[in-house]
Amino acid sequence: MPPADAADDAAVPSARERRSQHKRQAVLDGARREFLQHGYAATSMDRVAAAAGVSKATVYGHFSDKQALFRALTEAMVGERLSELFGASPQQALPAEPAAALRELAARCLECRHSQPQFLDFLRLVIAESERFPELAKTFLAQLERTGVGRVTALFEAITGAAEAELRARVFMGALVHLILMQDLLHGREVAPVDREAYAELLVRLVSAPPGAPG
Amino acid sequence: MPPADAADDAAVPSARERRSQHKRQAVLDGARREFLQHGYAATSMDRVAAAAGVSKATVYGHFSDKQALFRALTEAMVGERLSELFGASPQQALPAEPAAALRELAARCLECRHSQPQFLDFLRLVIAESERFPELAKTFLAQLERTGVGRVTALFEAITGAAEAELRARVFMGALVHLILMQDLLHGREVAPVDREAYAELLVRLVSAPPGAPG
DNA sequence: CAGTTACTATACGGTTCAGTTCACTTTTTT
DNA sequence: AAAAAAGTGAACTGAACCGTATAGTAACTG
Repeated sequence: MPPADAADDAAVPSARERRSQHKRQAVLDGARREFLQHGYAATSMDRVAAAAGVSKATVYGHFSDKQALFRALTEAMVGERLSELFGASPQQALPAEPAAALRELAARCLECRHSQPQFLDFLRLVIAESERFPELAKTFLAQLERTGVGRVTALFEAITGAAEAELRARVFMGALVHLILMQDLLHGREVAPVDREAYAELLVRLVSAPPGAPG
Repeated sequence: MPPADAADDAAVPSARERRSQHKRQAVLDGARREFLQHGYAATSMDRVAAAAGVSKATVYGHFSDKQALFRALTEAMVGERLSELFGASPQQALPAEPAAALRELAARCLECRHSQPQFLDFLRLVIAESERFPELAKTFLAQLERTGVGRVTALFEAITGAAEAELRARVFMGALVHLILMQDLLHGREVAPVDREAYAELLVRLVSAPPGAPG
């Protein structure tokens, strides 16, 4: 094996490489602001460079074109946004008791407009560009399946048994996501405000009902 | 009252006026195709004119600018799309029995990708442009409240009593809209397919449960 | 038929945008 | 100190876009 000649990839960050990566991150940060605010088509590369505090040549030095920048940005964000909302949260774990965990999850989700304001803009971007960038939508959904539906399904298995756990998880998550989508993304609070606590409480109760006969 | 002098608005369509309205409708149809497919920013007025089979001057003769055309188009579509899905459907009314009406409504909603393919593109457009055109989002929601939540609330009042009828209606509609959004708009069928019939059946059962004590 | 109206085709002005080029500076490596 | 890498700023190209204008055509009206 070579000693330390061409192995300049991960071992020693190499002060020059560090600077380069720093600039690259600045570009991504600027792109995030612009893309989240204006969408793909209405975002110009000049404004991305300006928002990043970087020359346009630098932008194109790191990313071949607008699509490549957009893909790199969104791929990185899929993981961040979703794991901060549903994933193994590093700050505070969910309660051990499944029903309490459900309630906590619902509460976190319904106030994501305060705790994760970027998530809403990102969700809008994923939906808006789901035809132009279908692989972004699929990656988003795949990650949502793992970090969201998967975890919640496990909770329902603990509550009502394995039978309909996955479907119940989908109903639960669906009702939550739909509410923040309508209320926070589509300005529904100004049209038909909804009591979020009552909504969450009823949802948890309905979806945790024992698997009795159809009523 | 004047005989038929300046009253050329609705009484006699006035062959010339008919032609003009025909062109206006052609512009709207072309604009619909382009806006639904590419979104607001990525749609050009030249392509709208081409898609409408109309000169660009005609487009600007009927609509002052791009925003006015977009607003006129979307305002018209809010009513069409939603009333065809939830409203007093002229083709076939819902079953009289409330629970059966719920099931029928769920079935219609879950196959809207076949019966109302334009609805999905319209939904994406509303979400995508909810910051640039917030009044479109609000109009959409207001109409959804009337034609959707209102009707379903009445059904739940008949099933479980008036107590939580509105919230139940929101959970019901939310779980439905969320599913078509994820599965049909975000290409979720190719990532994690869901048994729609089982989903609808479980959802109706959960959300129709009697208002017992919390479990 | 003469006048009016709506439309067409085309082109234009001014702006914006994606992406490139180039001369120059700063930082790192050798 | 010399060489190499990365970044800067500004200009530039070619194309697209919005909205307007012009000149001319088809249809309706009195």
